[in-house]
Amino acid sequence: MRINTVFEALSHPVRRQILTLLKTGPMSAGELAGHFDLTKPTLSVHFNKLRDAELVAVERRGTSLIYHLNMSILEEALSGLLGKKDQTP
Amino acid sequence: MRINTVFEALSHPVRRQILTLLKTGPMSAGELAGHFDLTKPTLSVHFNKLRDAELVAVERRGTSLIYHLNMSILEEALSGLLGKKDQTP
DNA sequence: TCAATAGTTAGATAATTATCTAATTAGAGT
DNA sequence: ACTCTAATTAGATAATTATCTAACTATTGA
Repeated sequence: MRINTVFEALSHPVRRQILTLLKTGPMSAGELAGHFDLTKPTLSVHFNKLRDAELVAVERRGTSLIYHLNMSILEEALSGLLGKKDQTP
Repeated sequence: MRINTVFEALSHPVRRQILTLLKTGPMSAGELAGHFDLTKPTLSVHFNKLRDAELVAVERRGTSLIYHLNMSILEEALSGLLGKKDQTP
């Protein structure tokens, strides 16, 4: 887990809202994009950053890409910061 | 609590390490700066962002400024993201 | 195989963030 | 008042990040 990548991913409001949306269940890229006033390519970049951080996982179903939330990375990163372990990057 | 400001503050490795250093106890600006290969003005900017986010509090002692960690904001922000409440900015 | 749909990748530009040097403010001691 | 030390603010520049349009890839179904 690259702690730096995780917190960098969490720093953008759109990306945090994507995670919030995914808390209700998996969702396709297009469906997620529909919640924002941004173009699909822009959202695609955000998806990539979340995927790099392993905060989400992707699965293809037909022509759609379904994004799943990966809660555990979130918890790992946060407990790392709160806990005793040194988190120097 | 401005959730956006908090996560923005947490996004930079230097700022996260400042928080980690403060976990061992309060520390002056100069003492903190000694841990990094950056100029004092640069560190000062980082301190400001942490203070804006209320992740640290400052207290003056003589000519020194002593920084204290404010753990509770950290926990608030993180539980906000993990929990049920909508965190739309 | 052609067309339609879903999504991504490439490349350019605008906006934001990090960093430095130089100058300034604030307090303590002489 | 003067000087020293600690730290900040201002202003400029470099580096990074976000966003868009245009073009491309992949899958499905007629």
